Amino acid sequence: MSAVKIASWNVNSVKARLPHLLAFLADEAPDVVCLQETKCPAADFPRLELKAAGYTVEAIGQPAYNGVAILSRRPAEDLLSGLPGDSADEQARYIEASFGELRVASLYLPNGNPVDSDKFPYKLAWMDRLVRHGERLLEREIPFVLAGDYNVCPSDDDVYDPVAWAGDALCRIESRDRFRALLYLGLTDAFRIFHPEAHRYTFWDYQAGRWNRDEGLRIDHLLLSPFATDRVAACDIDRKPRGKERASDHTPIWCELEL
DNA sequence: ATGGTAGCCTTGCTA
Repeated sequence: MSAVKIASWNVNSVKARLPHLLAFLADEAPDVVCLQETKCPAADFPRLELKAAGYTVEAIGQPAYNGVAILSRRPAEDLLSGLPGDSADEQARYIEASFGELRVASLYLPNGNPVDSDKFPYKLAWMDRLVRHGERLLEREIPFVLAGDYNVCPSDDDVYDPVAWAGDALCRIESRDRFRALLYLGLTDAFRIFHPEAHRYTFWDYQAGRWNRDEGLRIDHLLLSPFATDRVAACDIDRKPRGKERASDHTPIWCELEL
């Protein structure tokens, strides 16, 4: 039995955030790190610097937008690139891999704004695909973690100003319904096992001094399968990286599994 | 106060 620390972080460009990412790896020594919004084609990923820090990289990407990766101390196995269910979807938003019996996904769920554009139905369809894929994963009866930027505030407790955000794609009932559908499958929001309190955030907008006012959103989540929930020992949000100069607008969330 | 900031194969788009 050993402890495995899994972190998820929307870095808003892996190249721009490389110094902070290397500091996070050195300070927190996570075993697996799921990154989102790498904004970096796989061929351009800063693998050498991460290898020097002790991590191997599995990444998919595209120029300027999206991009997800999994960093790990041990090599990834049985890689899945892209969320099943729509072979025409070319946005780099989902990667999944195994580490022994543990399976980990790094996902960047579509933002969905503005809600009167085609971006909102794309978000909802993507979530429907994630629910279906979650069902398939559960059939395997293994511990797994679906980690990433879900672009969903599960409840008003996860929003600094629920009234102002009520119509936003991150808070709309259609988005919350589908997030809840993931929970109804049997997945568990790891953060809420340990932290029932309201107004704990993972994202603060760059604008209007949101970080300094602690006006944020909880949109980065670790969803655990039942076998993973049985083994989770801790989960928390690490606010330190958000307070640095040239920070991402998101900060890491992590959990520890006793496997 | 109808703005503000950050990143990018930048002059607009996405968040």
